[in-house]
Amino acid sequence: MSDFLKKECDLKYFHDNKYIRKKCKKCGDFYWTLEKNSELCGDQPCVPFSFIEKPFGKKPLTLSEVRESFLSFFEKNNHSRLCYPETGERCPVIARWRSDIYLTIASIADFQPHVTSGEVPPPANPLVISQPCIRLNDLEQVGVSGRHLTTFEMMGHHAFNKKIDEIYFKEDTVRFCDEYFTKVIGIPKDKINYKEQLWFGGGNAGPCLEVLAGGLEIATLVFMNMVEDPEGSFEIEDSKYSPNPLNIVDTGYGLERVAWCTQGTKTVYECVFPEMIKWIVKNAKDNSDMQSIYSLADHSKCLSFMLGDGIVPSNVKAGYLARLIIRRSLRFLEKIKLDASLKDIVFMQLDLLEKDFPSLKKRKKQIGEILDIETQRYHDTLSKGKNLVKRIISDKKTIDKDDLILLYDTHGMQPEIVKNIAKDEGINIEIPKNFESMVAELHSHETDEEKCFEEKTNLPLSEKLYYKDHYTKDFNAKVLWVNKTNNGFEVVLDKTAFYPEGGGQPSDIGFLIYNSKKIRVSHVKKQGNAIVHEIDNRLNVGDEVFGEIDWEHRYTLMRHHTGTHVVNGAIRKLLGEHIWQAGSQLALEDARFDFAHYTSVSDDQKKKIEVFANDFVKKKVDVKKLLLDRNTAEKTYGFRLYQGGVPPGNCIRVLDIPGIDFEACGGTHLNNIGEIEKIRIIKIERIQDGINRVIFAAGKMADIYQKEEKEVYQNLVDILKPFYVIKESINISDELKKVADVFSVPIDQLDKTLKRFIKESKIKTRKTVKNLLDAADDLFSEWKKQQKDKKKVTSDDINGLIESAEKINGTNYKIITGITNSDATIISGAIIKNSGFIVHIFDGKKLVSMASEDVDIDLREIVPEIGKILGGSGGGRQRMTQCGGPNKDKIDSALETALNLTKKKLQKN
RNA sequence: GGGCUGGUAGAUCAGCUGGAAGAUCGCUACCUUCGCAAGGUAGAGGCCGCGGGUUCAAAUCCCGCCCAGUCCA
Repeated sequence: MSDFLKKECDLKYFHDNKYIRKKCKKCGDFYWTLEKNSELCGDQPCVPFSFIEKPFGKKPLTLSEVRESFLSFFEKNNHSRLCYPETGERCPVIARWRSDIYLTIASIADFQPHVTSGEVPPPANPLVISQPCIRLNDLEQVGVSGRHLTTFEMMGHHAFNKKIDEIYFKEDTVRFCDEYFTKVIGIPKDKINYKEQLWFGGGNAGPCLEVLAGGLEIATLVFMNMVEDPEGSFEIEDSKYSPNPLNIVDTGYGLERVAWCTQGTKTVYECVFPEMIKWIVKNAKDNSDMQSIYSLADHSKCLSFMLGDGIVPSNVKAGYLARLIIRRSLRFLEKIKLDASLKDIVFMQLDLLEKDFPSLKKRKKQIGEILDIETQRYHDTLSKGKNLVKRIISDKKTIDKDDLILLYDTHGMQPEIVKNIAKDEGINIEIPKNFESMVAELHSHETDEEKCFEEKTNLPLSEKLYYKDHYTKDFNAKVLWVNKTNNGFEVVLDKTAFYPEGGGQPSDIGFLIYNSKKIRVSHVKKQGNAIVHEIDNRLNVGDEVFGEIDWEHRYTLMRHHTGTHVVNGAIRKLLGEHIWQAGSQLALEDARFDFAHYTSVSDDQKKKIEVFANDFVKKKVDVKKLLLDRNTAEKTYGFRLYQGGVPPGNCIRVLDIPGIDFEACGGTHLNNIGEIEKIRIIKIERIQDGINRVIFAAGKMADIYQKEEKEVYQNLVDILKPFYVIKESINISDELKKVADVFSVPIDQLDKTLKRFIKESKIKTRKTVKNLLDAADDLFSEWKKQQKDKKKVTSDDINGLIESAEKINGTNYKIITGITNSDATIISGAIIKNSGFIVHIFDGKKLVSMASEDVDIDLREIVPEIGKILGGSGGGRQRMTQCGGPNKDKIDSALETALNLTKKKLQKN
């Protein structure tokens, strides 16, 4: 391997400039240096930092100054800056254009995977960027090590060479780097070493040079020139690589590190967040804990980017990472006793960042709301957990490691917090050293996701008529390929208007007509890039067919699909720019659309969304269906394009409904949103923390839905008719929902529930009420009254029974057997408050037996026998038993048996 | 996406090895006081989240669903 690096890194530039190649005495790596006598590579831990309080450079530079110096230096050297809508000269910190990572972790990440794979040309070549990145892998080092940050900017100049080095490769990269550091920043040439390393990741590999100054790695110059290849001859960590003609210059300059070595502050934090740290130190009641102060300064910047770029906290995906940082920040806030909210601090960060990153502050309102909600939720969790900890302590007098794991995993209580609460209770607990691995162990049995491999097929491709004109209803085509399956046949045509299932849009159905014979197309799917029609009769290769899609079916789906984009626009208009699609699925009768939002959506908001959506529809806006190359699309629309997911390839279909919504979308759509006719929001539900689902129907389906709803409503009115005269109905769906809330059942169970409540409340009169809701409210309170009445027992009932008591010979005990209309347990309970009673009372449902406290009897010994007579069994406690069974007609015999058995029992004693 | 937990009075929760729905705080009235705090007495307030199953009997056991919380990727 060292031979490989020696060859790869043996640059003319080094020789021309009198660099010599040496081997580090400590780590054994090779490096290029101007210092003849040097023995160490210049990286940590081989050497300590030497720039602290003795900075390099012409003068101390701020972050903005370093950024601008870098961008303009490379711009002067023919590199292009990038510019996107919204974020400007950078990409968002949430990697919207990628499905393999959540956060942008490097400048090259902006161009993966499409550009680095060669599929998409680079947006400019060569180019320069300063990309804010978030890395959470060394989270516990942040604020502690003095150099770790969650959020940093990676400056990069990138060149993408299709044929080895037609733009530039190793020589020029090192020359640019050296010139930038020595001439622009002013680091002495002899203080910079270049260390040879091997780089690999994400299916690529290549040599790299680490640029070291003062013990700090200030840049890494990566030369990606190999690709993973099972046949390759070069092996790194069990993977094989072979040379790749696509040679990519991937450089990463640590903006904060460059600034730091020109300032020479004690830690990188003083250089990166000077104002923030000063403010926190001044305002914290406990300003001795610098690590927490550094962390808070760092985390608040991280949150500014995360939330400013549109992440919504959640228990899943990127949202979880945001919550993780929020929770950590709140803990730091508590630790240093800072009398400010996290919102205040993030708002200060937004102000500080506004000049360089103006887009972040545009979402200030939502960021504030999110932080308020999350702070509140954290405190709720904490106080609930506190009660739980106290309870465990009062139960067990200690907290063992299982409790700690339960408290953390299930209730979100950090072990340190538990320890503090326990300390207040006078209990000392140990946190196991391997706590984290214990939690990890708990999750280790989870099933791994099964990777689904895309079938590789060599099926012929078809011309997609449904894209040529989304309204193509029929067409002539030739059969190219046929396959027999268990249920029928599969065919591929030379061209087709049948849309294959995909992107949340179900497949088309219809017919293929051959020789005036109609062959049903039941489903159409994509197999690789081919479009396969599933049909129920045989066709042969070469057959000429006439295809006819079920237009009713397709048109409904188109209305729902275009409607989805309109609803998306309506939701964003009402709730804010952070609204982001999290999935969608169309169906014939309705469509659903999931979106990220930090609270649940109220009924009021739901109504407004429906109004907004229908206002849009009324505007009859033309729908633009564009086919753009990736770079143009991103430059024009920004990353909001990728709401519905990231499409493959360089050509992107964009659906632009001007002023309402735009999105990359491969579905079939209406030409004008007026064709939707109307949109009815059926419901909006919270399907997950941070994600809501809207279900709606468009056009004719909205009518059908409305009709069905009316039927449900009418059915309920009919059920209530004998008891309630309902005068009016204003908003049927609203009333149905509220009525369902009254009885806390889903709407489709309302009929059954109303019948039950009517039966149980035994209403006798007929009332006139305003609307269905009033009827429901009245019914419910009648029912409640009835329930209460059941429990009320008149003294007459009791006295009557007491009078019928029979004295047991030879004792002072009195026995009662009888039947009541009230609740037997309540009657019996009232009677046995007097001393010396044994009762057996039946109330139509159950036979209750009880004895006063002074009666020495165990009723459990006789109750099964009584129950047996009724065809069942019984049991209970010593002086309180119940029994029953299906044979209610044998109650007299059961009561008699009870009487006799009780007598026998007591007389014997 | 996966795991775990919870849903009982206005609030915090107990009860959950099936057998009369409870505690504490809060609330209302009265007593005590010049008044308040405090104390005393009495009382109101529960579809035990929803639906189904097992059982003579379900808040409790089993199966769905809904809602909330939490951890992990």
